[in-house]
Amino acid sequence: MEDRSAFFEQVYQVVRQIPSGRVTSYGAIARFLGAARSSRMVGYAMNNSHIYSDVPAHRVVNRTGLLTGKHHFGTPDRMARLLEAEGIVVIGDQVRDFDRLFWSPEELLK
DNA sequence: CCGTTGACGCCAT
DNA sequence: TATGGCGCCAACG
Repeated sequence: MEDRSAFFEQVYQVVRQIPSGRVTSYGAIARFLGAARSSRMVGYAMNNSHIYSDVPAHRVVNRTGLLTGKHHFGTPDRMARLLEAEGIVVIGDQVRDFDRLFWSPEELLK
């Protein structure tokens, strides 16, 4: 893979490991990859994630548990429905019990 | 070539 | 506690 897209590939690699029913944040992924100040790039990577069928982009939300990427799933409520299908409760674009459902990429090191 | 624009997050106020 | 400003950096027109 090209060096240019290496970062994106690493992002997809992490996202693929997020367990069903759990969520993580753009910033957590950025920090895990050693690019703590490039959380926006993680979001940008997600924008291209549609080319892969095995990257659960809906499990990535912002650091407060808000579904900031909901407008990139075709219909406005698609992201929330995908999450609810995994047992996650979404109220007003906000993941309930976000702290409890949060999955840290650090888990990959275990 | 350069200004704008984000699926974000930290910090100052 | 709530809001706004700004750094980040690739993509777009």
